Amino acid sequence: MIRGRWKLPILFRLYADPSLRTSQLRRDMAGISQKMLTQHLRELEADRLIERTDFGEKPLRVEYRLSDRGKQLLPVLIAARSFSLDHG
Amino acid sequence: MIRGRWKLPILFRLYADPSLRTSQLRRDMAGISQKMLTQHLRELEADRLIERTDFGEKPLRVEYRLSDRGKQLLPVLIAARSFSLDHG
DNA sequence: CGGCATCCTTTCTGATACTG
DNA sequence: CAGTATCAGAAAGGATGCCG
Repeated sequence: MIRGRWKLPILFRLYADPSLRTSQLRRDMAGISQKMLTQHLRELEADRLIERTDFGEKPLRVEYRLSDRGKQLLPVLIAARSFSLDHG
Repeated sequence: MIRGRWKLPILFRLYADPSLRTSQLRRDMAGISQKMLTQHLRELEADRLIERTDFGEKPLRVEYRLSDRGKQLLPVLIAARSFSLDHG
């Protein structure tokens, strides 16, 4: 579920900021391509780790946030990150 | 560090059994190729998550086990596995 | 038995162009 | 702004043959 170059960065980003627009995520993930951002967001959504809200406005406005399930997973990912930070 | 198709299976296997020979690992990882087994073992060793012992016998005998560092990491991986088992 | 080298296939990722 | 489609390259993985 968390396999993919940018999935952890996305999840951690949504953990730090409860709700983010697509463009904001794109800016924050320095180096990510439009394609991978969308693709990973779709997969995370399919795995119900994040939720997507389309406000149906113009100009377009879509926001993403962690789902309850995602929030359950985060502590584990944070522990993993701690390990990788402590060790090289 | 744990990226790679078989790294988690290998680590979990070495967690269940403190010390295993190459051939035993190979048998237990149904489907793994000789190449990936060796490659992943080398990488895990380079990351100091496992340790390798060459007994210098004939016929060849090499065993692998979790390092202290590996044992530190395992609880995190187990938590992750629990999550993936609970949810799909 | 444990491992290396080579070649080939699959999977993943990125660049670019285009849409409502 | 958010997203899709297509293509090309990189990376990961597997099959096979060979060695001490």
